[in-house]
Parts: sequence; C-alpha cells; structure tokens
Amino acid sequence: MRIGELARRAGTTTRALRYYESRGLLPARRGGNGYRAYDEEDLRLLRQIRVLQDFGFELEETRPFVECLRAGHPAGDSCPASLEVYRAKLAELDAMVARLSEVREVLAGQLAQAEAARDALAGAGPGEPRCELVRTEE
Amino acid sequence: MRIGELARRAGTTTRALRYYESRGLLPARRGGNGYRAYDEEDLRLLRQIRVLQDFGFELEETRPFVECLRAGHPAGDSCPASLEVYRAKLAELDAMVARLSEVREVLAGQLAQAEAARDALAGAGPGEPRCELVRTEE
DNA sequence: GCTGGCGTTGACGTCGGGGTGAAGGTCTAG
DNA sequence: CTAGACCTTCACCCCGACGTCAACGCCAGC
Repeated sequence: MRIGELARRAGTTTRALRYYESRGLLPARRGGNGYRAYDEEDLRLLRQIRVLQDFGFELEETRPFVECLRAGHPAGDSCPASLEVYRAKLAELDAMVARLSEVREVLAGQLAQAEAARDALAGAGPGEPRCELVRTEE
Repeated sequence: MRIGELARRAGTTTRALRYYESRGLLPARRGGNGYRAYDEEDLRLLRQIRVLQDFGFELEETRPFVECLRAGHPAGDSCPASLEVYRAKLAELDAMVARLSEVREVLAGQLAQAEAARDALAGAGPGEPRCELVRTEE
C-alpha cells in the first residue's frame, strides 16, 4: 500500500504520514522507485496514533504505544511504558480539571454576587456588601 | 505616574502596558514630553485586567470589565456586558471540564483493563476479554 | 508521447495570544 | 555629563502539528 491509500484509509493526509516518519514514529519501507510502502500493520499503528491524538495525547506520547504494537504485543497499552503514559495523562487531566473547576466556582460566585448587587440596586437602597476581586500572590 | 512605575506597581512590564494601549485597552494620557501619564485609577484598571487574565480570560474578554470601571461603576462586573462574559466563560469552562472528564474516565478504564490483562497474564492463563480502543466517527 | 495523478524532497508558512527584543532616538534626574 | 527611563516601529518568539509550495520523478491509460 502506498502513502495515499494509507492516508485515505486512516482518514489522515499524506503530509501527516511523512511528518510522522520524519519524527521516527511511523517509518516506512521503500519500494525500488523510492515510494513508501505500508502494510496492514502500519494501518493499525496509525489508528493507534489517531485514537490517542483524539484523546489529547501529543505525538511524542503516542510513541510507547506504537512501539509496543510494533514489538508484537496484542495492544498498544500492553507495555509498562504505555501504562506510565496513561498514568501521567490521568494526573495531567486531573490537575486541569481541578484548576478549571476551581476557577469555575470562583467565577460562579462572582457572577452571583454581581447579579445580587444589581438586583439590590434595582430594588431598594444598598444591598449586600461586595467583595472585590483581588490578586492573591502565590 | 509614568509607565515604569505603573508596571512595577502592577507587577508587569512596560512592554505589556504599551501593548495594552496598542489594543486600546488601557490608553494613556500624554505629558508635554510625550511620556505616558497614568494615575491610580489606571492601576485599578490594570489590576482588573491581571485578575481576569489569571482566571484564563483573554485580553479581549477583559475589555467590558475595564470599560465598566472606567465608566465609573463600583466594580468591573457592575455592567451587563461583564456579566455576559462571566456567563460565556462559565459555559466554556463547563464544556471543557465535561470533555476532559469524559476523556479521563475512558483513560482510567483503559488503564484498569490493561493492568488487569497484565496481571491475568502474570498470574494464570487468559484473563478478561480486552476491548480494543477504536475510533468512533462523530 | 502526452497528460494526469500519484510520488519524492526541502524550505518555508500557518495558527493564536500575548507579548518580547532591538535599533535608534529623546528626555530627565542627580 | 551621563545613566537610565522614555519614545517609536518593526520584527520576532513560543508551541505543535501539520499545510503549502517548488521542482522534480514515476507510471498508467489513451
């Protein structure tokens, strides 16, 4: 299979495949004419890359999975290195979710206060005391 | 107060202040010598910008808050436009948290399965059936 | 044998946001 | 007088994951 077919079958582009090869992620055999030659196994590796990319993995992070498959293991995550990447990614996701959730709560509080202040003003006299947003040194 | 002092007091750089001015976010009066002249109110506006940036707001998104303060309102979020930005930001954060959490769960499941498969292999015979990760068209 | 469609390489562009850096000049504080 | 702060403009950076040429080779069908 040549590069165009593989790209089509994997739903990516020839440019991406050449890029992966340039990164050493998905090297290709070469035919006598210099054309890249791929097989079904490469399609599998490529699919592994794309799945992980969809999960937000960087290309480098997919490398252990790809190498694991290439080493003949049944799945990309059958190797310890892949599990380590899973764990690192989980920790990263947890940290992001925690940070975003915290900001979310602060913002929700600010919105509620601002709306209350507005309504109080619209209703009658001075309302609840407002707490101004202030930078906290970390 | 000149640009250097304001930058120092707000914990930012003169370059950033000139940049904000170029975006029309924090225009400065000019002295006879062409130097930018700022006052305490500008420091307040600047602090508002920095607080929101720390929350992940883009510069453009801080504009309603800054203009609200400049219009003489007690707080940056005393204006409807600011509240709208709060709401948009909350929706954005909720969407991000949802997406990340979903990925997190899938990944946690994959990790658990992969570890189980490894342990089963280490222990005895074939273990639980593995479900391979496959791209789902959206 | 010509056209069109594939393939090759390498160099450079893109995106986005929030700036930074350098050059070259002016102004001011001590 | 001189160091340092200020002025302007233009270019450049960061990051990853490609995209976009340019300029060429290879091959099938008509």
